[in-house]
Amino acid sequence: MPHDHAKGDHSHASAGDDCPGCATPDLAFASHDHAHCAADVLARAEALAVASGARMTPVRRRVLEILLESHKAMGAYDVLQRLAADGFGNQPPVAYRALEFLVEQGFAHRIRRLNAFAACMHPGEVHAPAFLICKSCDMVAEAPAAAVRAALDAAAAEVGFVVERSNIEALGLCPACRVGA
Amino acid sequence: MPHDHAKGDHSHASAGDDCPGCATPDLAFASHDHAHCAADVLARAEALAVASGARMTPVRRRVLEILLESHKAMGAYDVLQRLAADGFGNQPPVAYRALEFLVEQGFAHRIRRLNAFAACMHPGEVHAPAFLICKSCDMVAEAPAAAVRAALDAAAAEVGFVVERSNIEALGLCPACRVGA
DNA sequence: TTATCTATGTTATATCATAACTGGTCAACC
DNA sequence: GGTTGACCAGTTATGATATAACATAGATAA
Ligand SMILES: [Zn+2]
Ligand SMILES: [Zn+2]
Ligand SMILES: [Zn+2]
Ligand SMILES: [Zn+2]
Repeated sequence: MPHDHAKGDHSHASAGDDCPGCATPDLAFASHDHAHCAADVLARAEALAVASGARMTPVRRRVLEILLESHKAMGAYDVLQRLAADGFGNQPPVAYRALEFLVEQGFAHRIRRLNAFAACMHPGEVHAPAFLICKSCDMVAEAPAAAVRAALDAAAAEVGFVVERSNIEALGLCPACRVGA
Repeated sequence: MPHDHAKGDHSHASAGDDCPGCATPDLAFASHDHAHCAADVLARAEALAVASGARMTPVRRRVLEILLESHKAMGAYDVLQRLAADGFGNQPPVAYRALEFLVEQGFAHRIRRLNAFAACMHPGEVHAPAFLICKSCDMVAEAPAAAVRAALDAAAAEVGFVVERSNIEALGLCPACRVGA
């Protein structure tokens, strides 16, 4: 069981955090202390927002918290429902705007295959993520995809195309589900 | 000007076609005889359908023809409008079903970033395409992405994830637009 | 303070996609 | 020939996702 330290085991809510388990790419699929995982990412995002001057307002923070509740992607309307229950506005733009902000800041990612959004597990780190979407448990992990992105850039360069943004998404079975079924 | 032979230059509507220019990956972005390009792909798709027993009905054929009119991706409703103008049904399922068929047969691809569909330029060939979407001219090219897919599989395997299907899409500038702007 | 900018909330609408049922065609089978 | 069953296209209706446009409130800054 990797990375199963309890909540109080060690506390690090700063941006300089470097607990080995926290950055493990397969953390999403592995059994782990997700409360810690989420709190850590949230704290890092907050710190980054402060540093960059981006305004982490209550709605925006709440949306990020909601996304961080699990390693699954959520549709905007699901997020909206949660927001409404918390007393925030209950019209689509409320959710879409907060999500847009988070994506712009690099605190969340849009998963186009699912028309959904997931919290970024590596805020602040340069990363061209590939998303691994388990079709069985719906969990989404960010795989380090520098090599993938490099291959894509190369394939594009081959025909003179310059890549600006990319979506790399894979649907399949995560380790846990592969064993189970 | 690569691949600019006129329509009558040489005729090859068979599946065994191997005109060098026809399979060039960057054909979409290069100046080329698109009538030939489209006719060739259509003929190859037809042949494959016959071979596999898939039924290329009038609506389905027409949808493929429509997609083949340019190297851009089209939304289902755009396709539908064209179908209706041709006397086919004008309700969404008509377009969506034909598009679904074409995607299943490998005669078209779904571009998730655009919520749109594009004709496959390499029907019958095994290919895990990466889509290069020019944000300036809206053209979409299929880049050979075996290496990209391999890198993705490797990144996934690293965490024990097995990839079944993938979307690899890049937004950027095509060679022509990069020069212009 | 007053101006200005930004964020949130609201109404309304646009855009994308599918469920469920109806009828038509065609070939296999008796 | 008539019946059956498979498949396709057409329709109605609705669901799901996303944004435009405007109104209000809060923060920032002169
Ligand atoms: Zn976690
Ligand atoms: Zn990320
Ligand atoms: Zn062409
Ligand atoms: Zn293709």
